[in-house]
Amino acid sequence: MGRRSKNISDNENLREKILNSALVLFTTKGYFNTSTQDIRRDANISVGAVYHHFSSKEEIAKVLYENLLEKSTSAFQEIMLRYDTAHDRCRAIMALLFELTESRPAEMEFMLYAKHREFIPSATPICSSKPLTMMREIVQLGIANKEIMDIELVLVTSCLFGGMFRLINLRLDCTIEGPLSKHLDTVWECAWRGVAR
Amino acid sequence: MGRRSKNISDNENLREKILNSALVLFTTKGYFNTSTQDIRRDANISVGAVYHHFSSKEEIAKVLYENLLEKSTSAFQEIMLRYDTAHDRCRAIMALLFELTESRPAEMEFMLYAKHREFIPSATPICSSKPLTMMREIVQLGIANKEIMDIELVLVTSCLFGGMFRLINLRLDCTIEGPLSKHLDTVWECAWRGVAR
DNA sequence: GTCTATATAGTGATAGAC
DNA sequence: GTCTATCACTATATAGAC
Repeated sequence: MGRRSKNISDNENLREKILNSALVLFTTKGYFNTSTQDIRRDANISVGAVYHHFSSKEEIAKVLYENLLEKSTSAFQEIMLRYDTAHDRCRAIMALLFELTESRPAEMEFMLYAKHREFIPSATPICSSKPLTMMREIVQLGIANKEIMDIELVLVTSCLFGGMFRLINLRLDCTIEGPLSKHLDTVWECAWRGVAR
Repeated sequence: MGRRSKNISDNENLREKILNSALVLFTTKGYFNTSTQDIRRDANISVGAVYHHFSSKEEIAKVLYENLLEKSTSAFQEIMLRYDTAHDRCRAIMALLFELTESRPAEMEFMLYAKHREFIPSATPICSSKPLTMMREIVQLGIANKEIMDIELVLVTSCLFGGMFRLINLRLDCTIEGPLSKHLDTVWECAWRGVAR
């Protein structure tokens, strides 16, 4: 059993290792500039091992993307439970995404700014993904609540979170130097002031 | 002279035709999913003709990108001259970009949302391009003017234009149906309220 | 399950006729 | 200046040994 669990663990580790190498390479060089050879080399394994765990390069990207969407969905659901006003929920989302931008930049880059449709034909566009849908739902509750101005949902959600997405983009580009969390209060106030009732 | 000017005109047209085909294909399928064959086929010419006008596929993308940045720079400069407050200038920029999103969606998509660094290694990242720099300059003048809150430049610019960029993105994705211009007033007011002094 | 070696296909770009 | 034909290369993915 010792050996068995070790093997299982190794397999899990290898799978994760491949996903990790792929994530870093996809975000730094881009999906199409990354060959399976590059991934293999970075993970210190052979092509055969890669194709044992994944059926194709595309599948690696797909699993990566789906995992990230799921993780975000869970995090957002937790926020939904912990807070009960649109104000607090939206602010918590902004805080979370700013923090993840610092702690897991590659994941944020790949989830938010990769052009998934170009290499995962079957992928849901990020705009209609679960996490983004949840954000709109939270805003909708805020409108029903009279917390937020009664403007068309997509519009007001974009106004509220547009600055945040832009800043995450700039931070990942290194146009902004320090951690975004430092600016959370300022950015939140600008955003909220724009849409609050 | 009739023939000469006709030839010159034809050449110009051919060059433009290649650029146009490339632009549409790059935005719909992506740069890497578009082969020179695809461009050739779409423009109804031969590979030889393409390589007579451009040294490589990369150069086509580069010329395309540079042309778009130049066009935007000129348009922004005109706005600088026509208006004299940050409020009016920024609003005019938003109006212009919303309008261009409807009239020239492929150009907007390629200029704003293509991952240029992945296929044009020499390209300036869009964030430090001339048009984006001008936007920050306009906001800076507005801060000096006491029109806009005195917050770190990149932050306040992102808050002001973040919603706009997000909406353009959603519109190009077809997440939003109607023309954005219809919502200019609403969006502008949310954005301005957030950063105005 | 992991390896090496290889098949196959498609790419960007060039050569040379017209 | 535009064409056709073709080169040289790299990529993904597979086969089969261990």
